Amino acid sequence: MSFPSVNEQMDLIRRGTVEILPEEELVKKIERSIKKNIPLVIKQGFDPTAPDIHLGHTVGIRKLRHFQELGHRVVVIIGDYTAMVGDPSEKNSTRPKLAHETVMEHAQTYRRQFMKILDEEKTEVRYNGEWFSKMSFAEIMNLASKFTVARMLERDDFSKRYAGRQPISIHEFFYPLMQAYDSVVIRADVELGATEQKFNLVIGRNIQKEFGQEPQIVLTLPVLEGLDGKQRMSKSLGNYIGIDEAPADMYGKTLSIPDELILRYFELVTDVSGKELAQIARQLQHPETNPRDLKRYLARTIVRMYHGEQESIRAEEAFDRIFIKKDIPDEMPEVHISSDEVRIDDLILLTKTADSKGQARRLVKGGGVSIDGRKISDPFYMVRIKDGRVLKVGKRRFVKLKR
RNA sequence: GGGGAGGUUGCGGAGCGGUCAAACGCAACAGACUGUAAAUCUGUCGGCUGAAUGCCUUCGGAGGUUCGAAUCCUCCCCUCCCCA
Repeated sequence: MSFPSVNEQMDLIRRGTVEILPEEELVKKIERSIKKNIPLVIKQGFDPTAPDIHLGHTVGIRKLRHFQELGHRVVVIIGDYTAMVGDPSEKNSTRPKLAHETVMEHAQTYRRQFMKILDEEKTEVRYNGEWFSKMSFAEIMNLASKFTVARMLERDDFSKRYAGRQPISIHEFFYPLMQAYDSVVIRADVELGATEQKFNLVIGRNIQKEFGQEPQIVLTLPVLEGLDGKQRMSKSLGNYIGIDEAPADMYGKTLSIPDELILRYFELVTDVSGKELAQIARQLQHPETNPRDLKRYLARTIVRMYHGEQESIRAEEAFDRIFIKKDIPDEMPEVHISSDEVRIDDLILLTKTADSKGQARRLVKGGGVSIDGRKISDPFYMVRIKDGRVLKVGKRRFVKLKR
């Protein structure tokens, strides 16, 4: 096969990246790859600590996709072992160690979700337990001897925690070393990661040298802000859009991002061309533009990427119906109730639209509950159960009742 | 090994014998408003009971003192700091 020219490759590679360290070295690697007709090995690691991939992850995955389009070989490392250590990056406290079983379950889901974006044919998935589970203590000590405590403590979160008298376990020091060793094993030419990963990525270079290899190129990508517009998108903060989520949720969540993030989302998580991106930027500057319209377009675009054109249109229609016309969705879960009458608080509990009866009653008293569009404010109101009646709890929990 | 400070409800953090299901902030949830699931304002925020000066579970763990313990004592586990 033949590769695109160096310039073409660099153009695509540079799109949306924060840093390429060092860029000249990457150019050299690409030149050599073209000359010898050998693809580069592009690596990114993922810790399956939570089962869902969200848009934040896709920033990197989409970059991997770019490399695939350029003909390179992508190796995704699923950190089944590193996940058990827990990456301390951007955390001010020790992460819980996860059971290997849980991690492996998550890993399966990850793999499936990756392939929504990557070309399965050109993707190699490796679990780092493959080598770490076989390492002897002597080998581990050898790896550990190649780095110093002082250099470890240069890392921002370690130094902060150290200064803030927060615990740092020794095993956490192994995280960057393990990640680096992954690069050694697969002989990575390039490793991608979010900017906060820079430290770990750079250690990869050092450790590869220690093992007599040519160091990898470090390519950093921006960290995507979550729905709140401030903190990074992450599962644990609950401000994320998962790529497996239902169209309606994806659509609604996208609309809830702050307006300032519209362009950034277009740039980092969609396929719109550079040209269109520039046009969107101009429109956003224009006083006549209602940012809402662009945000709706963004929401449709995102839903379309993961669910197709049809679903994206339906999601928008459903959203308008529920939130603008205050109507009910056309599809909602049905719950069978086997008696004629049920008190509203019990009904809420039966339909699992609240977690406890106390909460159910509070919701009723607060005016958050309605039956067939009629607000119920008495927590002891008896509801006659008839096929097709609609219970609404809060803004977006709807249940259709069935006898 | 020695000395000191700590572990409180999702998080941060008060409380230090009854008035404590435990201040306050954040997050979350609901209501009003809105192009929006944003912002803002208001309310709620352990569970159960038709609701109250009621019952149950919760302040690292296990025992104990007391009419009564998040608060006092004993042992254990965990963390941070200083010294070695």
